[in-house]
Amino acid sequence: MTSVKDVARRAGVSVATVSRVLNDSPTVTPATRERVLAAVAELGYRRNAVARSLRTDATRTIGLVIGDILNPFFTELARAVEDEARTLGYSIVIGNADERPDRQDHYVRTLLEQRVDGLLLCPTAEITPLVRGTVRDGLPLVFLDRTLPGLQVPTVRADGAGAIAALVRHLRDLGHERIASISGPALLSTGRERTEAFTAAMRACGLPVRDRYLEAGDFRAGSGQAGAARLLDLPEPPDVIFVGDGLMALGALDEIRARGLRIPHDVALACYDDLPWFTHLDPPVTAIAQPVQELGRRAVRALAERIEDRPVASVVLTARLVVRRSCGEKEGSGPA
Amino acid sequence: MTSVKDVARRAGVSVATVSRVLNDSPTVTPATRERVLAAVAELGYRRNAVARSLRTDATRTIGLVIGDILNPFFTELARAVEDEARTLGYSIVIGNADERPDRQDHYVRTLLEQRVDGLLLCPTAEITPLVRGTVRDGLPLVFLDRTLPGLQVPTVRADGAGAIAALVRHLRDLGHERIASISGPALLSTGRERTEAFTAAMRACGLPVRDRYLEAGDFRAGSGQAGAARLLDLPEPPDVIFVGDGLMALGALDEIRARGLRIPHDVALACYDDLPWFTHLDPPVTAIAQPVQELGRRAVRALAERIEDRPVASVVLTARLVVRRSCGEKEGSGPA
DNA sequence: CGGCCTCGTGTAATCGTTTACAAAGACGTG
DNA sequence: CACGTCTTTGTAAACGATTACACGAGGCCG
Repeated sequence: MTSVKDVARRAGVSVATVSRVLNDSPTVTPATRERVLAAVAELGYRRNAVARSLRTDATRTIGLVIGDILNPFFTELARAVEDEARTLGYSIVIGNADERPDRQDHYVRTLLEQRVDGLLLCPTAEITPLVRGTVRDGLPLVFLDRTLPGLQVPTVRADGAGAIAALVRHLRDLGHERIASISGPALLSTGRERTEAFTAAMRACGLPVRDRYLEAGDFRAGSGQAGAARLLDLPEPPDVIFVGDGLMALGALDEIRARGLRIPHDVALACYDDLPWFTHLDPPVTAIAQPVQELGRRAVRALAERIEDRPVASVVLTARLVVRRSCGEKEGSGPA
Repeated sequence: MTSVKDVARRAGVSVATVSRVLNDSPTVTPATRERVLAAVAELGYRRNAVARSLRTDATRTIGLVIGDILNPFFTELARAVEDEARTLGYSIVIGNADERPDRQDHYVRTLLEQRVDGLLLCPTAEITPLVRGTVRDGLPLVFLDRTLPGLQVPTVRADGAGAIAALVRHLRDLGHERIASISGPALLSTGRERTEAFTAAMRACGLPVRDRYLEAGDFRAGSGQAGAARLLDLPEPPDVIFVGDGLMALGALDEIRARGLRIPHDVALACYDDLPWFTHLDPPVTAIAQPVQELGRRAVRALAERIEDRPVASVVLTARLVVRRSCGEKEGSGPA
């Protein structure tokens, strides 16, 4: 691999001058700049970011640790993060925690060793010592989607309480009463908050909150299926199942289909997170849509600010309800 | 940030010894090893991978440049690549080419600067000078899913010709004759090959191949919708639309739905690539499933071999047809 | 014409590792 | 006891960039 030294020799200048050209310092004569650039082109020189990072103590790289890239929410989030990072001149290194704290920590550790300039973390479950230590050491860190209590870390997330309340009102207006939810793990802020918002909304609507209608999944398809199975096995199964994310919705759908039940006639369905194919189901699925792209963009921008040592505040966007037909319709119109 | 120097001081040894402990060299006394590890723990030392890479000329990092992370095929692929890479001790840096050659090149360039140990590339369209140069320079490179003609690069991909032939036979047996396809861009090997396999299969079944039934999309939703629109606007619209990937299928479904057409009564649908939610559509979508996980795993393993300078051969797996009901059914059973 | 600025460039230190080589101590053997 | 061998450790030179500082040349002014 060619280095600045080779380029310098070829151009008949010193390495310092080459470096100056590469970093377009203004203190270099057009003529020499020309010569250096010519040498760069002739040799096919490519700057070594590793050496550069060592010297400048910056990698222009940020780490992104997400719950599960197969979860459409995170896929879209990763995409948005990537896009924004690129425009800001950062590369991203992705870590797939698979919703497991040990794997999250594995990636955080690796990313720290790689000396990423900052870290975007969708924290999995509880606070691990590693995360606590990272915060303490002052690495630029921003929580995304989820948060951890008791840590001073800016968080970019969407608040779904309003949308959930709207959903519950919608369900009540449709005459539903036995409303169950399969939420995320109570250890996750998103799981907890959505459950709380849900029970609060139920009470506000004067609807009963029954413990056995409160299932907890783990944001993966299997748990959605299992949760739906338990609910449907109840002596008095619910009218509606409100599922905590897209992957669990897939599982719940599997179960509903396997039992040959019809939506919304036998059981209605609503989902936190909106997926492109929801409109193609029959009936289309009522969902709560998060501003995913915006979440990703804002998170990267916040992290970039932190990296440049500017103070940044948390960001809370709002999710919104998208009513379709999977919970029934106002007018008692036909099945299709 | 603490460095080996600090650790060495604390443990009362030289930096060489610290390094030896860190790389568990066998030539170090249990007692000193102990002392060094204690110092590491006390100081919370974390090895600087940047410096290490500079010295060892290896980053234990591989680049993955894919067409579009939002495409479920690539999402699953990325996930599989990540998993396998982790078990082999590599991190991956992802680049989202968004099906654009310029963006692909942007990422290839960045990854080269970052000195990735190897590159997994799903090449976008034509051969760019940069890609050609990368091959020439001898960077360990493996093509994934797609290939480029005339370059000596091992490729890991799935062959769908058999499955496509089976699909066409299936369609013929169901009585379909006017079969259209929305394939990928002809510039992409996957686009080209699938089209060729499709026309060959049509001929083999004695079915006519009409040019106006051969649409080309770009593997993104919009083009699926546009292609479907053009096909359905034809004076003699097709019986069946065979879509080249999941994202375009989504677009085609949008168009079909917008026109209020019923599947398979008004137009049948089949898709190259199988998606988890296909089973939940009514009717469920007949699809061709690629062994995505296996593709990802094999690609990483192949690249790892190349990185260690062992010769590797291309890998061709086979896709398989998954018959569901979106093209009609043998027995003329009811609408549901 | 001497002194001082300014401008462009070069020299060399530095970032945090790894590792070739040297060195020093322990120990067995003739 | 002298010597070779083996084991464990240390010294210092890389890796490839950036950058503080020095330096020389040229221009300007008094």
